[in-house]
Amino acid sequence: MSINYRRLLKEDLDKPCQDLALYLLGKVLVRKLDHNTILKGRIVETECYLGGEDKASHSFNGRRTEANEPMYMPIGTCYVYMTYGMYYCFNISSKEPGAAVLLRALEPLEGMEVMEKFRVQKTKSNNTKSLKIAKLCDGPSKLCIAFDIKKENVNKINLTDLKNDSLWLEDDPFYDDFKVIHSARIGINRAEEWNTKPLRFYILNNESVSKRNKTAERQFEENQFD
DNA sequence: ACGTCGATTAGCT
DNA sequence: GCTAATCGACGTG
Repeated sequence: MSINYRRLLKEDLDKPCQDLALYLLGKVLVRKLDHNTILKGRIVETECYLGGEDKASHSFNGRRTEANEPMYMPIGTCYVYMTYGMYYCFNISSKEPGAAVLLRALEPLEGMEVMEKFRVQKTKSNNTKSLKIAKLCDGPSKLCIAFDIKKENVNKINLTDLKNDSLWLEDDPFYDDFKVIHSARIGINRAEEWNTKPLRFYILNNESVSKRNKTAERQFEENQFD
């Protein structure tokens, strides 16, 4: 059983979107299920959705609907939405109205047997190859599946702040020695020039990152010599 | 390692 | 009616 660190409070998250996305790297997402089952995963990859000019954001051009309302709510509000008809993504609202941070990948820390159970249930064909632990939450919808964020639970999580009793964030003061890669976002099919902006952040050499950007990593290494 | 494709549903992104 | 901030399966090299 791992140590319980300090829970993050609203004041810890009181930052503009890009600062929040960087701050969240290395922090721990904690989920409490029935029977007191605890799941923990370290946040290793985040993305910013800024609203305003950002065409990839659900809140582009100030668009405000019932669905994207959490993006306009106070810092630390959970925004869960369905994508491609069958998957969910989990976001945390940041300081600016209409902006949020998408959690894209976690490094599993606790409750991996349970995460694997949820992941295996979700895959239809009965392939017997077991999932590597590092790959249990290596994508925005995979982490939702592994953390049991699904249709029946979305209403218990969406719109809530992270002070609720089934989902919260913890600090990990001893995990501070890591390098961060800035890269373009993943899976954006519009937003043209915004596709190239470095709005995705991930921990270098972490096996649970969903997709490496080798060009960005090369540029990072070159800048190390400055 | 990398590209392509089909699945599936709510909101209008 | 159409789209989507994805995933896993399958094919190719």
